[in-house]
Amino acid sequence: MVVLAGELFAQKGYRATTVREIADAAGILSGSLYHHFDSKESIGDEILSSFINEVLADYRGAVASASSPRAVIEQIVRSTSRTLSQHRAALAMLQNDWSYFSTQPRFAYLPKALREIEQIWITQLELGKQAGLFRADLDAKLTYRLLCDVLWIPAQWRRTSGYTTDQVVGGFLRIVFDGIASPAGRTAARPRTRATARATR
Amino acid sequence: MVVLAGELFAQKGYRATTVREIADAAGILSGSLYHHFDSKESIGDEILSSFINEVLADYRGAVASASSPRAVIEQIVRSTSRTLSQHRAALAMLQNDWSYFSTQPRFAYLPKALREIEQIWITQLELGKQAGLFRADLDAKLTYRLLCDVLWIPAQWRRTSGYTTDQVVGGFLRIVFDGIASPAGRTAARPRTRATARATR
Amino acid sequence: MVVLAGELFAQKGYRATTVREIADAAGILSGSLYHHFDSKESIGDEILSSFINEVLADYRGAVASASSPRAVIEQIVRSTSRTLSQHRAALAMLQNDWSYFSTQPRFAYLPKALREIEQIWITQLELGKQAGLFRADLDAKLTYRLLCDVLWIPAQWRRTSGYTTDQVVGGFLRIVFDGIASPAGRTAARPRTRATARATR
Amino acid sequence: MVVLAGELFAQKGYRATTVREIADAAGILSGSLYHHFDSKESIGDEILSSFINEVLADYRGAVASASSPRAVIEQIVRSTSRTLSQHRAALAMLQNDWSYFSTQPRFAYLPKALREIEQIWITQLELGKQAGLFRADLDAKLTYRLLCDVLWIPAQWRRTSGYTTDQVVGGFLRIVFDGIASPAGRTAARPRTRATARATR
DNA sequence: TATGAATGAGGGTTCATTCAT
DNA sequence: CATGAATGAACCCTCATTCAT
Repeated sequence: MVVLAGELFAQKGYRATTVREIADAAGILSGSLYHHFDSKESIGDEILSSFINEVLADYRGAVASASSPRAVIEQIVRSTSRTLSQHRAALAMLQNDWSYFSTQPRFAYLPKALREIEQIWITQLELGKQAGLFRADLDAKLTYRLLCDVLWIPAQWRRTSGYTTDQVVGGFLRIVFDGIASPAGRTAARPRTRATARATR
Repeated sequence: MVVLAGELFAQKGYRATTVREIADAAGILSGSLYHHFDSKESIGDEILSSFINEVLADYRGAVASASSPRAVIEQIVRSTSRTLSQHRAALAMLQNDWSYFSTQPRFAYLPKALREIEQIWITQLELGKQAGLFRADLDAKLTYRLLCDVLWIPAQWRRTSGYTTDQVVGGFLRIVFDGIASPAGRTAARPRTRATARATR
Repeated sequence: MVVLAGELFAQKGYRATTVREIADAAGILSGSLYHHFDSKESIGDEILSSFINEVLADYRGAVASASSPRAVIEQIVRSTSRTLSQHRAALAMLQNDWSYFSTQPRFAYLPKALREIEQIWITQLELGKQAGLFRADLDAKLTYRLLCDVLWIPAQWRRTSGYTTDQVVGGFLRIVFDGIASPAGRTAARPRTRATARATR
Repeated sequence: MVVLAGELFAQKGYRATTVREIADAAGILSGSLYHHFDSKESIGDEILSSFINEVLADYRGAVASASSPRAVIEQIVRSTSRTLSQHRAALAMLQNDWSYFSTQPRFAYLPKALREIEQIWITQLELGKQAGLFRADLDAKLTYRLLCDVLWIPAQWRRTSGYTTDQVVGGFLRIVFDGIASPAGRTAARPRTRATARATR
């Protein structure tokens, strides 16, 4: 039932999905749903909280176990990716209705969790810079902001099938670590324009 | 008035914003809105169509004028970035209520425009590969998918002010072209797992 | 201006026509209409009252001047027909929105006028029966009810052009006076069924 | 509930009746109506389509079973009259709000049905002329136009009760077949004006 | 548990009318 | 006289939720 609701939420958005549609999908009447759930909100809560808790566990686990900042980030991406693929509905809900959830008291734990996640990224990026693993001119917060949205995408890839999760994750890591420029293109591109040089310093 | 509505749409989402809220913000009654607009939909249309047309113009202009695939992409990012910052509301609307707009007849031009944009990216990435500018193992469609979502983010940066547009754009280009790894970190990262190696080769 | 409004009222119905449509047709804005009229109701009133007064004059004139009941009825039909053709809009309004006008205080004169008209018909039909001009078994009130609605129809004949007013009036008189059966059919039809015989006696 | 709505529609007109009035009459709130119906339109549709289908069946049945044109017309009038008296609300709706229904896509079947009905009348009148049953100078289309409006009236007779259906039907048939003039009155009426003579010959 | 009728607040929208300019 | 922005009440309809059966 939660799964059913989650699929509808993912397809049409949380707010755009009516309890009647959920009940229809379950083969019962809308009123009967309330023998199983207190409210539509509580269904959403069940889906989102179990998801976000797993993600947080992934992040905390990566930080606790991995050796270097780079390893932490790799592990975060890999383990989170597995979690995301198991919670496609939750992810789609967050993406489609974030403006709603982020302002509802009941879902206050979501912005909180995202803040913790951001902090982990920034910390690791900074550590990596200090260790000489990442470019010294990297702006940690900026980089996180640029990357985090990409990180939440893979679960929607069902639409663009033809890629395995491994391919998506691998491609992502390759791009963010090594960039898309070939060795030849990389040197040829220098010296960079002044604006870019300033911006990334 | 359109600006007012756009700001509300951006803040709370298009569907979640009521015409009464727009009217309140404008200091008039809800019925009075219809002296200025045919419908809520037409307000959204005005905001979104003017935005998407400018973006399309940016893309087409970049393709027409630039010399190499790398230059095209750079120009796309730079000019679009300016457009995005002038249409923050439109962008937020697309991100928050895409599941709605993408299914409404009146907004059918949106998916259409996105398809054109995708095609331009893929074409340029492929051309860059053939010219030896981009890594030969780059998967154009995958790369586009990964990047496009990042590309649409900067306009939300109002929330996280402290960065200039130049900084954001520069940072993005630096990452996608050169990656975040330093030359030292780049070699140190190997050997990778077999799955990743396959996916990125 | 009244004419313009009348045409719209006739086409789309009084209630279905908005003051904005009238203003559009007049080439001004809706607010400006109120420099010419107190209200939409007063436009309707002007159209309907002038019409109904002319009709009443026709009826009263026919009663005053004609010799026999048959002549009265013929004159009513003929003169009214001329009046109707000059007030097509008013007639269409009555037909389309009678349920509205008949309950509005401002238009209370309409049901009143119709009652006078009915009384004239019934009186003449009864007089004709007593004089041996009309069938003795004629039910005056029933006959009036059957005929009056037909009487109000011709003005809509613009739609079904191809007939002159004379043709319509002539056809109507021929039918109600002589029926549609030919002399042969008339005798062949007798004896009538018992139900019919009873009903018309 | 449909019956309730139908009565209100008949009394005040379809458009002039609000869903709140229907709900009030049913002793519930307006929103609760939508537990039973999709829309106000669908209530109207249910009332009108069941009516018009029965009428069409009457007409087709009369054509299929009756022997002569006169018998067909008699049967049409008799059977339709029964149908009309069972669908008073539908008839009143058509009369009051025809200008609305005739232009709404959902009710496109109404003009279509009326066209079929007209065709049946015209065909029968023409056949009757050829068979010598009806006057040779009868204009079929004109006659139909004159009669059809009368035909649709009886159902409103609730207002003017005191007549049985049989009386109304019998009276109507007597008039249209034999006219209202007595044999004496028929000859006395001549000579007619030239225009009328031309029109009815 | 399930039903299904009912709630009630709120959604977008219409429209005759007013009035300062 | 005309404008056009604004009114305000009413419109049809939606939907999460309740509750007697």
